[in-house]
Amino acid sequence: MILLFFIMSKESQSFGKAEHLCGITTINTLFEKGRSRNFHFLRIIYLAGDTIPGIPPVRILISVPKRIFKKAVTRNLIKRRIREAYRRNKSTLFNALEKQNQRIDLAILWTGKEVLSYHEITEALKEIIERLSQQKQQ
RNA sequence: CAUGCAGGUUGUUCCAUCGUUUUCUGCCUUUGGCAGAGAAAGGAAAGUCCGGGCAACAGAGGGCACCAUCCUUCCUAACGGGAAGAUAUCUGAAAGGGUAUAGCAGUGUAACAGAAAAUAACCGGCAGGUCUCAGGGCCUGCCAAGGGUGAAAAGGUGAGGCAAGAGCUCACCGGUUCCGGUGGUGACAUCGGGAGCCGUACACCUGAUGGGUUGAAAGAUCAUGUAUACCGGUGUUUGAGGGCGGCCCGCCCGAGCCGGGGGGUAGAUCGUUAGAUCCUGCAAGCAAUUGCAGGGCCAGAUAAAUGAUGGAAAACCGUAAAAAACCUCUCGUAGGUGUCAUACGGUGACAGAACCCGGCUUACAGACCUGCUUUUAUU
RNA sequence: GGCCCCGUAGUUCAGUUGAAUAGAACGUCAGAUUCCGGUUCUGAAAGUCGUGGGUUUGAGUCCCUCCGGGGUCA
Repeated sequence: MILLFFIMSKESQSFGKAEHLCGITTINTLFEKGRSRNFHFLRIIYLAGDTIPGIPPVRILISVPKRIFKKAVTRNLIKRRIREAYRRNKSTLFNALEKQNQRIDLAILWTGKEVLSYHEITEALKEIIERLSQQKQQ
């Protein structure tokens, strides 16, 4: 049943509730123990581990700070663009992790000062996913 | 047509691809998944400035504080909100718009300037006395008519009166206040009569009305988990502490309480979307609003969904060249005004539910409707 | 989501029962002292009191609106 779920998730671009990172304890452990890395206008924090049955291989959290964008509308817009870019390009990371039999918790934080278009965010996220999957293979 | 002013309505649509949350039905078969059908942010969801619902806790009672409101009548669950008015004042050419308005019994304050900021004598005017070098000086008293000031100066004008003056007296005018009539539900307006009653502003104050406190992280249920080891202070009828806003009296409970230090949990469900509800019609009312009838069910997320990308349509704005029409003259393949269509480019604002309603305030590209104004200019 | 507090020279603060010149310290600048710098002394500049209205003769102070910053809740 789990295997079937994995096969389906390879093809589909869905992004359901199970792939969101929820709960105060898990988020706290991620921020305490995870390793961070900066990209142009993004900052990621990740924590890898072995596969746990029933939990998908990647769980992510997207955060856009209130200090940079005062208005809720712009924060929502950026979060939606990041989520969309991740949803479209996550399959490579999934495949790489399944080969290694590992899973990862990931937080994507926004550090840029301006609102960027969907295409720019997509390029950046592709680069991040590429690097992460290569690192896992090594 | 243009120009403003007031009030109201609205706040893009469609397609493709890939997705999110949730309700119902069916199937697989149960931590769930799949299929089908349906629903999915605003006029301000914002600020949190008021009011209410709802919930918990508290309520023997009394006094004093404290806070809010303040022209009238009405609307409303309620309001500091709204509607229709009243008076005064500022502003605009006008339609209109802004602001203020409970009471004066008492008390206080009014810098600088000015004689004086309120039981006014500095200059000044007058009377009497006295001295004199005959210009006047000094002393005593009376006087608010004139005086650079100031935000504000002791009602205004005229006459009488007086030593000189003064509401000191009278006439008219303005205001205050009392009595009566008329109109109005009322604020008030208006008419008649009386009282010489006559500075302004603010604050305290006085009066009336309202306010128990805390807010959904309220609160309820279930699950998980644990230890008050030790130290200090204070207390058990000589009464600590508590009775979730302050003080005092009073009443009730009554053996722990406070500080340091230490240990555990930090998950889920309900609350949580059917209501002062929405739409349509009719009726009452100047209006805010209310009543009746019929129909509808309309987001419920929780590290927080309601979308992302691409394309098209209509709308608006700008530019371009050409043409119809009109106007002007130095009548020329001249200049200007300019509607519709075309091409290109641009714009689509303000802004994201977090228990729910009623307002207020603030932000906002535009579009539409109704009523009214007209100084100047055109027809 | 709710509830509170604060915005005054470049910086840290006074001034908050309305009265006109908004003050202090540090810093800055100029001069003196020194061969030069520091220390020290003398002097000066620097504020639309967060924004916009209102009350008042007069507002940093009182009232309202908006803007910015901070705190708190179990």
